[in-house]
Amino acid sequence: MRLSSSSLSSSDLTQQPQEGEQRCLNSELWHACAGPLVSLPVVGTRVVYFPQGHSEQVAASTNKEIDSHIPNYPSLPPQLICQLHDVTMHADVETDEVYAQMTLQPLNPQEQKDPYLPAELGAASKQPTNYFCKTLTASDTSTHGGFSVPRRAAEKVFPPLQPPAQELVARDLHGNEWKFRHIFRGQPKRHLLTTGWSVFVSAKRLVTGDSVLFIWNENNQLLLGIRRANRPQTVMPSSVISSDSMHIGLLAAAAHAAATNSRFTIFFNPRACPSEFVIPLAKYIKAVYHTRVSVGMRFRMLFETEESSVRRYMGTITGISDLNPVHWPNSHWRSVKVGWDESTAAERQPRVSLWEIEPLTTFPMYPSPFSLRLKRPWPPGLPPLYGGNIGDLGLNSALAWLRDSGNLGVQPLNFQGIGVSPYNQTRFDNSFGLKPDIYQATTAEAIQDMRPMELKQVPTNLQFQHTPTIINRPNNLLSNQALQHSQSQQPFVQNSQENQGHNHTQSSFLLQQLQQCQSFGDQQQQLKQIQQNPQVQRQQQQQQHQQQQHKQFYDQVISGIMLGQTMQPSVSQALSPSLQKISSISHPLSFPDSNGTYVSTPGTSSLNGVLQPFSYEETSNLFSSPMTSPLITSSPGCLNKLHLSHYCHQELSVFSRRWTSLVLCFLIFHEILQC
Amino acid sequence: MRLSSSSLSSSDLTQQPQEGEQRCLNSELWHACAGPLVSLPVVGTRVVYFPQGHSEQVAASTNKEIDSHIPNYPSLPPQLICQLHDVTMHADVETDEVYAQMTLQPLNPQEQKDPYLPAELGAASKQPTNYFCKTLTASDTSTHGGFSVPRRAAEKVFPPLQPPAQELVARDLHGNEWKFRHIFRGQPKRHLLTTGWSVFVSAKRLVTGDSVLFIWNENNQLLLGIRRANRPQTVMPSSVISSDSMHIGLLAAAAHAAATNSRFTIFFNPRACPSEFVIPLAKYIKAVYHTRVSVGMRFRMLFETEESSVRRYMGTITGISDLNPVHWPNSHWRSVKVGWDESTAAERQPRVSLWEIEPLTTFPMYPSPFSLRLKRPWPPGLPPLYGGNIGDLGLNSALAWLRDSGNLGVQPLNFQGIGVSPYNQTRFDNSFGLKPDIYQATTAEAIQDMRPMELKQVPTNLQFQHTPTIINRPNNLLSNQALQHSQSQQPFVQNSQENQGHNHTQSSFLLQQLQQCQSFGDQQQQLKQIQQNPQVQRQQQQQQHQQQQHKQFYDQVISGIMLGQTMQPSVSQALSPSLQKISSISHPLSFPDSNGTYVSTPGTSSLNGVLQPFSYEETSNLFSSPMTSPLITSSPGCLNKLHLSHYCHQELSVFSRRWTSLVLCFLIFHEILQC
DNA sequence: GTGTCGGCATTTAGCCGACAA
DNA sequence: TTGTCGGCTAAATGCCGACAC
Repeated sequence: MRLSSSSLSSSDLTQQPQEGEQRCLNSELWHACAGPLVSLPVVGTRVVYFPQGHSEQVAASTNKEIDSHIPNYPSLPPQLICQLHDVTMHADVETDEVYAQMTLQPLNPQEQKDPYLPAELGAASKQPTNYFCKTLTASDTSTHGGFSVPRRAAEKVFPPLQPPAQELVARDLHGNEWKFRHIFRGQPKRHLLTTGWSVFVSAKRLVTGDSVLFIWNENNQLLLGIRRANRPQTVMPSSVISSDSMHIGLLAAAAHAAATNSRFTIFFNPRACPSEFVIPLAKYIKAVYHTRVSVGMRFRMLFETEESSVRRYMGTITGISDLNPVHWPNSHWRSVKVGWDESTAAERQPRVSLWEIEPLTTFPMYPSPFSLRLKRPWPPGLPPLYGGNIGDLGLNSALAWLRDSGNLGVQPLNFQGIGVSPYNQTRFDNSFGLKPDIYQATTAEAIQDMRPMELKQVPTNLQFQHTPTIINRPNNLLSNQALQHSQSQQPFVQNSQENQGHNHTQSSFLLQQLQQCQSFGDQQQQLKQIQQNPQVQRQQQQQQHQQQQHKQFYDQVISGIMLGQTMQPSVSQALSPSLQKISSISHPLSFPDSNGTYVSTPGTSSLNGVLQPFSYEETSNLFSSPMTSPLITSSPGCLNKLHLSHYCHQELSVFSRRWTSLVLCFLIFHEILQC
Repeated sequence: MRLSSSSLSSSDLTQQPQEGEQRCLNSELWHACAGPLVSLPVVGTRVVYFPQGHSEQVAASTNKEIDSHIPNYPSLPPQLICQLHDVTMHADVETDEVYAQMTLQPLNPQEQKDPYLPAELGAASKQPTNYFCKTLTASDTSTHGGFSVPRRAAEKVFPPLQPPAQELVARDLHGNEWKFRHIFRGQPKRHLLTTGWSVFVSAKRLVTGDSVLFIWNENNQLLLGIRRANRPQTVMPSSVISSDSMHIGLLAAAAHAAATNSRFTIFFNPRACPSEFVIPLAKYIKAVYHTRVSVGMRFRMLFETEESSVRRYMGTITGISDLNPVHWPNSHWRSVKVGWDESTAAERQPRVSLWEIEPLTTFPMYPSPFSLRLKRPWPPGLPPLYGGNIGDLGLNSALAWLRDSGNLGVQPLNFQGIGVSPYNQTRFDNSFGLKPDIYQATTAEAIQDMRPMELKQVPTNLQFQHTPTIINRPNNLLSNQALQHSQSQQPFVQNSQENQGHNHTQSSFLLQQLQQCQSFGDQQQQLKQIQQNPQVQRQQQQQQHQQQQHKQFYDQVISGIMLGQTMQPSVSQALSPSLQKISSISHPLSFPDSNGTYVSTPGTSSLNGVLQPFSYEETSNLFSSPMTSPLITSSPGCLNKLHLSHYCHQELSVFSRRWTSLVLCFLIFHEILQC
């Protein structure tokens, strides 16, 4: 991996930059400027290149979406598995904007199957340890004074100050030296950079809101980088070729490289690019083939905060489909449609890729015949929500919504400790003040009110795009304790056989559940026995198509409900009469505001004859007895306690919506069981 | 034609910028900033688009030549005839760099043949009339003072100053207002811009050497533009896609548009682009099909000076061939190889396109048997150099060199009046003080010294690439008077028959001369009679191959001599012994400097056994009597009179070289006649 | 006619602690 | 702990004519 700054120096012109100490030195700085979430793949490893993602970068940089008819490149698949021959880090001479140049070479199928190199499995974070990053205040950028250094930062990163003052020399990405007078003065005393600071500010054209970062590296050198605030848009005017030609250019270049197995060069601009589009092959394989996701699943995703630290946002998978079925069928790029929990989600992409997200459970929240078990009382002496049968996956996942909502109100909002395994945090936390039996009673009541459903019509041209495969991750939502319990108390096979008597579909549901659970050691053997049974295999084959149809259909229904989308009449007619009746209730999508008043959300007003999420009130009205919302009644104290009223108000809105969806899903689950 | 500045304003985002008064207003400014030679084709007309030229713009902007293997686009011809649907003028927000966006649509063959629209024939110059442009001095850009306005410029462009001072308000390309205090003070008095000037300088980041221009338009508005000096290179770092992808992108975009006859968009950046690559169809047709060029022909070409005015540089066509025979066979883009007269030609392209140049004569300077006529005395009573036979084309063209050299010393250097037909300026101007009889005597002496030549060996694989076609331009180098004279005094056919007795080759030379002259009404009939004679036709066919070989060979020899290139021994051996002897004289290429001393030009030192141009002195030594250089002896007064010593020194150098070449060409012409 | 400079007035930059959030 | 401000001094900006090329 080489580093050079985009300049007229001989290093760029001769294609053979001088190698030296500066390489490693500035690699830290580059990564610090690029941000905590940016990681470059390792030279020599295999990567997956997504032309779509590259195109997004162009669109973001030129501020122009593809509008003209882009030619088709039949030889260009939506993702290219490539050998990464070279990565060089660069910084724009004018703006200090960091970017990376990568040389890729598409691999033939044989090379793609080669075993992993050790380097391909490890992905070390390149973020420097001894650094600080401060967003510039008005005082920092004014000509009136210098730069106020946060005390901890100065003590951690700057060499100890010998009074009264010392000179600091810091190098930027291009190797330029900047000198600052460092003094500790004032009443109370504080660290300041005075002489030299304004020269730096004007030279780099820094404004209030931009960030500077200082690194103290292992060689006792001081490095200095900048990270500009997200300006409205850095219009790359190009003035050389049109954005259309750029889009075509990257596609044609990749297509040509793919056709000839020759190298091609791309630029990755981490600050301008919505998502990384060169992904380590190992990461891609793991996300696409070794992680199971499906509609309704909860996930977290990392984002960079304005203070250039990291926080997680949570959301729900609402669909899995091609982003662009015409040009890029069967692409994994942004194949996951998501809904974000917070209403500030407008800034965030409505679609993500599998490798970007971190599923909260490896099991999909999916209708399961075992949801019926909810009618039975919770086994005593065990954590209530985990004490049920392991087959109650759908319910567990569904209830995880509520639990996560509560967690958001209790835990600090900014995620702390990136390295902590997220799976440890999904364990049930009862501290948020809800009594599990309230859930129990409510859901039980809800289900008792359900009527059988006749499935009339199901779309037939649907297929699953993601073949479920084995989950090889040791950590899981379920603790070992709960796992052992479920194994001993509720053997799967019995249950399966019970249900097979009623309906073939249910037995195949069982098989699917077992496949999901086969990573749990003991059950793998049982599964194999079942699979080796010729009769079971035949059944499996015969009914697989029908299952998938049902599954896909309900995926769509549920995701539509959760997103507040309108439901087509043709879909609505496929529901049972009772669901049809419910879905025909027309109303505005309304949320309680912080005063408890229901406010209508613009743009989601009622449409006759379509199914939309119910307001909290309406949801209550669906049931015979008035419904009590445990979270709403118990939340005010929580809100006050945490001083997070605005945030929690948003959470309440989400909760209301989620609650509505949850009830509706239960209705559907119940009907599935009845048919 | 629309105008908008690249900004985040809605005009750019909505693709539908507001139309208004500003359009026309800033169109002037745009053209002033773009430079006097830049003209945009008219919307609605047909144009020719050259992907190669577009690629050159990318290469110049990214500072990277195409290095990787670019895929072939068989469907993309080297030039696309397109309908120009839209032209919008833009200016980079950051740098004020002007560029134009054009929407093109390739035309089908039928549309290409449609008759011209009136708009396609006129090409109005858009340069504003009331403007001035000044290159900034150190004082102008320093913070110590303001801007010193040249007096004439201030009086022409600024509103009359009401003492003691006034405020000027000028708008730039983006519509921003800039206010300056305009004062007339100092001893002696001068116009100055004081308050407000330094703000402008720092905002636009102007440095010494950049230019500012003020326009006073018809609406009594003051416009203000900048033209930056040619920085070492404005590295367009891209950081979004690689330059390779850009190259591929423009090719693929054009190929796709050509294949589907759909629109595509290009950017034209006049300050970064080596040559315009969207040419009005009429201009292209005229240059390619209605103008005759061949090797040895002299031409002029316009260039922009550093003071942003225009001057002509002169050169000689030294070859006509494909710039890139592999990727772009049969392309007219830079198909003309040229040698520039001045030693500063390193900056200028060694290849130009037909529509960029202005041939000094529509006849090629080519060896002709009629050069023998030089031995006869000039016909009395007519302009001496034009009084000879019309067949003396080679000599006429050759002497035109000297005439043009003289003209450059006499005429103002800055070309004035772009719209004036250049052909009117090529008429002989005897005012530069040379006596024609000096030429007469000298050349006669030179030719008397010649000996017969035996042609030994001639390359056989050469062909002419440009079929000569009829010249349909009424103006010509020869005045009607001279033309009539030559027709009456010296009928061609007689001469032709005389020479045919000696050598078949000469008769075919005659035929060729006649073909060149067939546009001269009366002779066309004679020509047809000859061509219809079966015997002549047979001779013509049999000897065509040999003719072409000879022609091509001498083309190469002459162009090599004129360019000062080294001659391969194999070529040298094909010459006659006398020419071999001359060519074996080894010497440094030396030019007289302004003091009359001969200075050696670096990089052109002598090589044994190769033919190089002779110094002025050596040229004299070739002849029995000492030679007198009329231009050098007469030039000092001319130089002082015009205060153009540096420029004229260069011209003198060129003259010396040209003179040498001329004498050598005469030697060769003579030998051709003898063999 | 105009580029550069010395002289001088004015503005700005920039260092300091006070003070409050 | 740190962002902003008033006070103060140093440095620059910037207007002027002188002078020379």
